Amino acid sequence: MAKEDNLKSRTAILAAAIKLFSQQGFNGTSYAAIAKQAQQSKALVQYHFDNKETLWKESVTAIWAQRNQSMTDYLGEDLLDPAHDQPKDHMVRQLCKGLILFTIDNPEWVKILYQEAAIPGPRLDWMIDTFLKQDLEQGNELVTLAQSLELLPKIEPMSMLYILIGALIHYVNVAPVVSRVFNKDMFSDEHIDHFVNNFILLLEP
Amino acid sequence: MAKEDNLKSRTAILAAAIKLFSQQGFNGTSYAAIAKQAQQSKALVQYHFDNKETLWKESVTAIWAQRNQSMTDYLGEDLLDPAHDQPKDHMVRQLCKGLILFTIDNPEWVKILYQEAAIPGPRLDWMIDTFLKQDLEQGNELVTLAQSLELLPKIEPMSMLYILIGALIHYVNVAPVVSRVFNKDMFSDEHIDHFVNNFILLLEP
DNA sequence: GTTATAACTATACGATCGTATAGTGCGAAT
DNA sequence: ATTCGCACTATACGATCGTATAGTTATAAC
Repeated sequence: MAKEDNLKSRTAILAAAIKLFSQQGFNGTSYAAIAKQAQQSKALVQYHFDNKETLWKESVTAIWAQRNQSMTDYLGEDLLDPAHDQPKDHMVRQLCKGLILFTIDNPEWVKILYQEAAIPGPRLDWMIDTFLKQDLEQGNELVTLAQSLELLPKIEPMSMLYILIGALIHYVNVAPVVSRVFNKDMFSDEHIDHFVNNFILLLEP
Repeated sequence: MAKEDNLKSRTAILAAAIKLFSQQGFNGTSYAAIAKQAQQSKALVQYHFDNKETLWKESVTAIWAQRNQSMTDYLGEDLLDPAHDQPKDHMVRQLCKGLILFTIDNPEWVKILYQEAAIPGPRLDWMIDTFLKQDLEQGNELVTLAQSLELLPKIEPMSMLYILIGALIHYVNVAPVVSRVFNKDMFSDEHIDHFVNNFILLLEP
């Protein structure tokens, strides 16, 4: 077996682990389930990641890495660059819609966050120290910047961040439920636009 | 053993099951863990609820029952009764704060919802048919009523509901994280008031 | 005082849990 | 041609999983 095979199977296993850990949590996810999802042998899972905690930590690390890399694709590094000279409401709309689309394509970090935030313990501690602390600070900065550009109302930044992230994430989280209840696809562009348009009505500074 | 003992141990087990299912999900929760949490024997758990799915369903049912009963304590049946003749912003403030305090004291329904909404399957289907469909309709009605009283901005009600519930729930969900990062108690009345005051600035119709 | 019922326990089943370890097969290096 | 290292497999360990079933109490009915 060549080196590529190693990377390939390892990546497949990691992807499976990410999916299951974020959906089912640490205790709810087994080596066997990960192996099955990745279409690999259980022994190979253990070969690559020799215990469950290691695999979990690598999964979370990969989730955040992919998230950070993907974030710029959705928001654009220079989304808030005033040089664009675009209408303000268009920029806010793009920010909100970007966050939703991003969360739809990267649901894992939210799910892992909510999974672990519910259970005090060493895993939550590790996540806070390794990722969440920075996340909060960056979110705070993003909001403050947007406020200084008069894109968002000038309420206290952390409160603004709760509302922004909370509302957008909640839309994505309950979308499967709402879709089934009203027999509509809440993940469709049309419904997302509808929601964002309503949301930004509240956000006019 | 008397009949009270039956009810007592059954209740203790159900309470333990509610806690663990909401924190750790279905697969992540074991009979043994529930028994330990309830300080009862594993066999007694099975005696009262003879399989895991039954226990889960009874747990969810109990969560919703308690939630519905408790809801009025926090919101007040007549919170939105215009006969009160109170200032509007005070009523909105009370609604928002009520929802936060209620969620802090009844975190289980949100956690179960987010747990199961992440995994398509028969459990989610059952929850939707049994509880969530009604919840969405009631939420919609509550928002529409509040809007007709000019307590909330008149954006599309479902969007308003996402924002209201999403923002408030998110505050509660990440409170353990934020508390640790900033070394403050986000569950304190002081910080909740601070957040709610900022939130209602956005909600002025 | 026997019987019936209900609360609860003891124990054990096969399956799966996370983990350990020895071994196989193959390409690359010497 | 042999050795070596690495990707991967086979198998088995004790623990725990969800479940089944038989047994033990204590109370109440007759």
